[in-house]
Amino acid sequence: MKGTLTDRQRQVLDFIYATLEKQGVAPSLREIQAHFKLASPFGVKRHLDALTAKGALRRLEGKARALLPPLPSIRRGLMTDVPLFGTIPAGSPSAQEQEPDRTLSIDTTSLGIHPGTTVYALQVRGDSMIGASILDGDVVFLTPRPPRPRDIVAALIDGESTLKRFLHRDGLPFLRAENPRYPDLLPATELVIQGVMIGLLRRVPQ
Amino acid sequence: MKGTLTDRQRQVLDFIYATLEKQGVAPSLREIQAHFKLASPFGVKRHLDALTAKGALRRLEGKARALLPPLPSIRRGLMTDVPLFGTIPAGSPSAQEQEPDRTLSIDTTSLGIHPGTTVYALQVRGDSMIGASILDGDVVFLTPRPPRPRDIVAALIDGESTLKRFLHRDGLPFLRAENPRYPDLLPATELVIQGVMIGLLRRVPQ
DNA sequence: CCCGGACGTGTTCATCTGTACACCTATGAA
DNA sequence: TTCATAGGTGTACAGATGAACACGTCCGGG
Repeated sequence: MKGTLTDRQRQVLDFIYATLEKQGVAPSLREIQAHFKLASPFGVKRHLDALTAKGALRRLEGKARALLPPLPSIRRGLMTDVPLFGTIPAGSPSAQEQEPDRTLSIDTTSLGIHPGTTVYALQVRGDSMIGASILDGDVVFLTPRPPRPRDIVAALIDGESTLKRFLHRDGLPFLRAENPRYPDLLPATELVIQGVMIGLLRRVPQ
Repeated sequence: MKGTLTDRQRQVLDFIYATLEKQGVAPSLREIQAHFKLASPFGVKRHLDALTAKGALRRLEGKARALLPPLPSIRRGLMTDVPLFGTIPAGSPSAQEQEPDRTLSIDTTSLGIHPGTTVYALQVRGDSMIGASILDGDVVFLTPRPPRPRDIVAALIDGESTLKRFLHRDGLPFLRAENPRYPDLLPATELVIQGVMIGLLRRVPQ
């Protein structure tokens, strides 16, 4: 089988990629050996041979530390790097952070934006937008632009940040949660829209 | 000076990054030596020493091919390319296509997978999974692996493809929509799981 | 003129690293 | 039982690789 790795093979593969991500260089056979407390580098070699045969890994023969992901065959579109800021409560509002936790990369076509568009991402906490199919833990993509009614926005309302639907009533803007258990938010002093939601990314825990 | 590289040093640095991009692994001293037609690896070493001293390069001492960009400011993670196939009905099942419509690129960390993992994407049609916060038009990421109970799966049931939750009853697997208006699906002849959902991407129409 | 920095040559050495072989254990299918 | 597969041990070897030293050239500044 091509796609079916054994438990041990998956552990080895995970370690290789973890090392690649963490220190930028693939581990040598003996580093893998040490990590799994094996007594011989040969055991490692056979795992690598198996992984290569199954197409889960690519090697540059004879070269040191030349363990790579298998060849991406398709041409990649234009990419954008989206800074992911901490969490934004979809429940009650809270203060906004400044430093991105990490960066997320995705091609512009899939996000439905033009290259150069400013995009940032926030992770949702709480269930107040569940009626819009936005769950706790989801990452929402936002772009700073003036909101239109019914847009979902990240708003700074009275100094606190929150994710809600942007609506008008009697000519006045207000924010509504997509969950009947949360009340409408009427800005007491000011309503600053930080961004309009343009997309969403969800990871299902494995 | 820290930031001012000599011509030669810049050439070496460019070659290192070019090699990194092209084959995924940094060159060894002797590969650099060969590229510049030098007669000794020692000349290369002094260039690397100079580059390191000037902060233009980072090395993991003693390790082979451990030439890295200086402490990454916004280092893009490892990318994966996901083929996006046509639509999959979350309502009634339909036949499965073969050719990908387009390819979607995203970094592996954000998807929560390791590079090399087989992933494909399908676009959802219908509202039968709305209880799992999956909407019409959403793109779901799937990986082929044996499903566990309560996984959301793309299944080939009696020759038709559909997205449903995978469950067991009396030891027998069956599929359930996350929408009370749809009945459970009990496989008449065979139940082939094409993939398990690992993530979701939504584009909000602008 | 002398000096230091950048750059290059030949050579040697100690590790690092991948590869190979012979042999062992456990498990599951035929 | 036999066989294949996955996984492991211990040892050995060869080539890849980084590091080091002594000795050059060229060039610009004091």
